Amino acid sequence: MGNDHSVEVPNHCSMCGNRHLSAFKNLGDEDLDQLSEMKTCVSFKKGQVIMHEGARPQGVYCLHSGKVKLYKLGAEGKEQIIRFMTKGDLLGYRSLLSEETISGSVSAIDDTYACYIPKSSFFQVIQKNPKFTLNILEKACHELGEMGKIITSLAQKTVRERLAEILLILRATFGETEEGNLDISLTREEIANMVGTATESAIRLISELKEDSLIETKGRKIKILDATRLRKIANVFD
Amino acid sequence: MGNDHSVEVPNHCSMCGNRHLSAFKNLGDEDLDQLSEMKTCVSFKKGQVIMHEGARPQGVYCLHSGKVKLYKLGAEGKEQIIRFMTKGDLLGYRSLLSEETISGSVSAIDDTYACYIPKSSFFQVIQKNPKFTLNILEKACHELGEMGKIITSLAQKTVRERLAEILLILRATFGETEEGNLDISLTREEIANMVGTATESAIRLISELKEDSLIETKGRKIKILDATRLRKIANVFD
DNA sequence: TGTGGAAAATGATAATTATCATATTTTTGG
DNA sequence: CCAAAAATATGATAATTATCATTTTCCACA
Repeated sequence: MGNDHSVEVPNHCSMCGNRHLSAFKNLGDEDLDQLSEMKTCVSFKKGQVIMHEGARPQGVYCLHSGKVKLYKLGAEGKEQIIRFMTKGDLLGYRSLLSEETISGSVSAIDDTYACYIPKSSFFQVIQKNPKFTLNILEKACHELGEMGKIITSLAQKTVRERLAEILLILRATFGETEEGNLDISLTREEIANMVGTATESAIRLISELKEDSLIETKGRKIKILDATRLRKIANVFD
Repeated sequence: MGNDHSVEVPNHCSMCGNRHLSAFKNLGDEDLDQLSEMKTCVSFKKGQVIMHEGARPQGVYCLHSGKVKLYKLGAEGKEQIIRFMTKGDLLGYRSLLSEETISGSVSAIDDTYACYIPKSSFFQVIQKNPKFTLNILEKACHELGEMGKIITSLAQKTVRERLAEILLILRATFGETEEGNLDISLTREEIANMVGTATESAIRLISELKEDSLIETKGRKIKILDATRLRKIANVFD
């Protein structure tokens, strides 16, 4: 087991446990049949680039398992991580629907399985099923709100506040392992690329949080010890 | 003339010169008739708040003329301007579609005329006309891309670079008056609230740009003298 | 058309953050 | 499991940006 894609990703969308998380949640059997016929299962190894900024995708990916990061390259070639995505999330639809090139690259930060749905099938489902379009729209609208929050943080908070905030966001997004560590493994550079700071600054501030016993780290494992105080530092109230 | 709303905003949507700019661009006559019956014309004076962050809107506004800013309040109560909107733009749909509270306040920076479309009519059009939904989705997807760019700028560029960038964006968005000034009047504080910096810092950097003859200012009037060098400072290549 | 209040400009200084250098630890791939 | 490479940690310093104080200018409105 585990060496066959059909184990990792069900062949038929109706069998997919993530369906209710995705934009495909309320499609009828007929639509699901059609989707299942057109989709192909794909896997990406940790570190592999799934989509390239500036390209024109020929389809969308529906993530089945694993974790990916969406990032843009800044002027000096530095990665800015915009968001993470995981099971149930749809990749590439933005570009197809706005008829623009891909606004950011996507790469796997864990081994990742996904279903690839070609452009034509994607648009067929959209045409046939207004509910699907509305699902996507709803997700896009939610994302717009999230990005507004990120913009406000970046513009107004200090690096220290943003770092604390992002540690909390990581926990809310990915949860914890049995040992209590954040269930995502990131390099300090990647953390810096989310926070929007220099890698050294992120490292230094992480060390400070450690000294103050707010967090504990061992290599890339990070454990949040005092979420309350962390929340205070982050200046978040919700 | 000018003292009657019917002069400022046509009574019937089919007569609206901005229709082709908006998400209503390819609606049929029947839909337009229905919309026209349900919409009401509203006007906002400069400075007036149109929507409040955290509220639940009961409809959407389609801007007919004037300019508005969308902003969020940060932890210290400081405004962060997320974007500007002008004729043809739809306000409030994000909240209705994601069933969340409004993610940011909107206020008029010029006298503004708009059509108000109640929630129920909005959803009726959505239900009846998949093309309309797709139009909105397309706009939302475009906006997601723009916000990704903003995030990357805020995270990676210096204040000086961002200021230069925003002056160029303002020109691209609002154009110039006959005298060559940016066709939008903003306080230094508002500029700072876009750039994501302290008001004094924005003022200081504007003064520097003046000294270097990149721009010229007289009160709130700003004229771009050397867009090429400004673009170089902003680190933009597209 | 003068005037009071707001906005803009500017200086001085403090705080934050970036950069560069180097040592140490961790991770990765054979 | 080990060695090389990559990542992390930390110090020293420079650059950027924020903050506070004060003066000058602008502008809305009586």
